[in-house]
Amino acid sequence: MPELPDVEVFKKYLRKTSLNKKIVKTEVLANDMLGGISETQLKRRLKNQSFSDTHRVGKYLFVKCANNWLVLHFGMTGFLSYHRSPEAAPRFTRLFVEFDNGFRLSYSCMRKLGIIDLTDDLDAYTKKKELGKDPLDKDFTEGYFLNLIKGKRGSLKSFFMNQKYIAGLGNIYADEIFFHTNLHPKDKVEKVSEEKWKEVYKNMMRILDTTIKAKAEIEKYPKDYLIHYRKADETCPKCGGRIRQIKINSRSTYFCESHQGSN
DNA sequence: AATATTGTTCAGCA
DNA sequence: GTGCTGAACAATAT
Repeated sequence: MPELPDVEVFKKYLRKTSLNKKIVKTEVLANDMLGGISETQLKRRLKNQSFSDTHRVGKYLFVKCANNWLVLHFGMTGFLSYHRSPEAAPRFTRLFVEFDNGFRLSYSCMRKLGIIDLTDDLDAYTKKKELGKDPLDKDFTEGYFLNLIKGKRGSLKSFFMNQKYIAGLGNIYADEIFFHTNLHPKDKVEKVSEEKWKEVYKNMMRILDTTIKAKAEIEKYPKDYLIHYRKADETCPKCGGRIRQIKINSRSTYFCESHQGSN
């Protein structure tokens, strides 16, 4: 479920398993997932190098390799696996690198909606992708957030889903924020009070912190999280109201019709 | 068999 | 220029 917390967990996993090991082999198993880079270029840049650092902006994971960054985006179904035998590779592995200890780091992505790419300029890359600031960036302060909202219009949901404003939130976590802040996802950005925005900021930060600490494992999330109730006609764990499903920007959106207002 | 699915991008329209 | 909608991408699960 690769939104910000998931990718943050992938990043930590990669750091723990795959840094500073010599890469002896690279295979791309889905050429159509490559961004601007060719398969031969990618292989050449990784060969005999090792991963030395990681960075994450929103849902993008960057892995430093000599003077380049391997770029991984996970689409809706991507994840990483570090494993010993080739047989242990996940289904739908689209890329793997093999280290000199015989282990492999595999990138699996069932629906091939992710991206495999390479860049030598991280800032230029995020700029080209029009990524806004990541909420875990130290500069993403309450003041920065309040300023970001100024002049914006449209529904809360659209605003939070737009990666050029806030990088990393997606369908699931946007809904979760509204659920805990008692806001209707269709409420207009320009109609929310400053007090309420401060509450949104605090909830956003708390939800990201909580879910990352839970290693983005949904079963470990608090019982009163909406994510456990993403089905129409469920009962709200906070107030006993009814969970409703609607479409916003053609994405399924869940909310409690009683404590999140009726818009 | 029809419908749904965590993301991104783009065309068309208001 | 801004914002909304639906479609497309691909491969499953229910």
